[in-house]
Amino acid sequence: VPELAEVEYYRKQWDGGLGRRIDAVQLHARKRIFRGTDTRALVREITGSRLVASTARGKQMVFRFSGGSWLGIHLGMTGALRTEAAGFRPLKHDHLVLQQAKRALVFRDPRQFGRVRFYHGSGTPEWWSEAAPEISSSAFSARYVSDFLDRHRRAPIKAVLLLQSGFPGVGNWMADEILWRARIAPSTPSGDLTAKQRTAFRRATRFVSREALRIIGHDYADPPKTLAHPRALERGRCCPRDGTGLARRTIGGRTTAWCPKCQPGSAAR
DNA sequence: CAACCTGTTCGCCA
DNA sequence: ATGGCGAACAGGTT
Repeated sequence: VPELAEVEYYRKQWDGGLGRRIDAVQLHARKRIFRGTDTRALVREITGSRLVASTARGKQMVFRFSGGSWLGIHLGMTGALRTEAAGFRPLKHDHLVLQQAKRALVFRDPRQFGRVRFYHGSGTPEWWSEAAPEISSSAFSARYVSDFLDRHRRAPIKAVLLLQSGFPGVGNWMADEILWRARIAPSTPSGDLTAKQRTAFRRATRFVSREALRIIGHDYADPPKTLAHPRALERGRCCPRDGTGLARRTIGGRTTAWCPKCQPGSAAR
């Protein structure tokens, strides 16, 4: 489910627990979701602490607790956060539950491609501080973007757009939407983009991120009308601009849809 | 029943 | 050392 805007949507699902004490932590330490994480410390430190703040950056979320605890959550492919009534009994895929007096904060992830991290101490955990510059920030400059494209010059632009080290929060449909707006064929080697295309590319990236956050981040149930692809991507759809049937192929390891007419170029291979 | 899936991460190779 | 690619991960949905 998770891309930039959905992540922000899910982060807010725990807002009801802000400022409130965690009475108990329920988790299955052996689950893949906790790989590399000290779950004993997690349980020990978070139990009895208060949830004080949360932030989303790209596809990463962090929940901070009194006493210097940081809980990092990545939703992977099928992760979701929600709130249940107090005393909630976890179901099969509810891997982490924070019990409060008036509610339970639940993390569910059937496929377990997501991840739970934990840090306790002064300062900031490196998995949070080392994140790439956000697309909405001033650090996401024309120079920064262009340098990133050149560093991956041989890889198709679609694959590069999915690299979280450069475009935090961009997922499969956002990537297709961005390339459609910028009129760039997804198979184009990143280093081949002209100066004009780079400008259009960066502009579209910022626009799609902002629109997705503005609309989906606000109410996930209401798909963004200013964005074309979420609906066009469905099988059998046409380009909203010129009606051409969309092409589909796996690029960068993922299903990719594009308009062969307004995104011309090295679409052949 | 078989194919497909909104995402990382690892191993292999250039 | 860095970059690029394909497989693997695990279960639900179509």
